[in-house]
Amino acid sequence: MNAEAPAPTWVAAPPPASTAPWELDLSGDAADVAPLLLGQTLVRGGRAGRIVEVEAYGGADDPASHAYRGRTERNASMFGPPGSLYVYRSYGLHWCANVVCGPEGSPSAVLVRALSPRRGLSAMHRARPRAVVDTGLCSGPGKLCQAMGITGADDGVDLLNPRSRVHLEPGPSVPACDVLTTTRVGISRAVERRWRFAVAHDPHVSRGRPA
DNA sequence: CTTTGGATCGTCT
DNA sequence: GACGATCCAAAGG
Repeated sequence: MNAEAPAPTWVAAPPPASTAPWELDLSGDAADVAPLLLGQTLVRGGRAGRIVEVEAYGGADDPASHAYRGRTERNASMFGPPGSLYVYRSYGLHWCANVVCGPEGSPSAVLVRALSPRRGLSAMHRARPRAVVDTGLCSGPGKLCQAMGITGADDGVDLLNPRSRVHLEPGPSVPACDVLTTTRVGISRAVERRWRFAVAHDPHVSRGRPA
């Protein structure tokens, strides 16, 4: 649909029947892990999209993080093992999805902010009647959850297990020269940290101030 | 094009 | 009792 990529570089190697994680190390700091998630595919049932925009959130060191003031009922899954899904409700009506990272017990996560829709486009459009064009389907954290059908019921699932209702699928990593680094959106503290990462020129990236 | 305000309610102070 | 890790429509230039 656009001058995207020179074709997938990863050989299709469907994970064995058992739980067979791949070699994506999510145990590092959120700011280091975040750009690595660009290019991976988020899957839920027949719907799937390539991650094109993310934001890193730390723990006690990050005033903008839900985990800044410690563990609560809401952020409990942020304290789980890397690769867990953390879903929370935003502004009382939207759902937002995160990939938990860092070693288990130390809360940090990467908010998935935008997807390039790949499979199940018709189902996404059905779930998001407001979106007239494909670029409006998953161009925002709340939008992509609505399009994918991700809700609080999915909180805590293991994204690295291909049998999970919601999971990650290996994709080609995005070369550093194609990664745009900026400040996070919608927060009021630690505004200066450039912890937002996006695939340059991708039309599915959400709207947000540059910097 | 940019800016503004309403919706809406769980979570934490 | 206040405030959001947002989205959308409507109004203004």
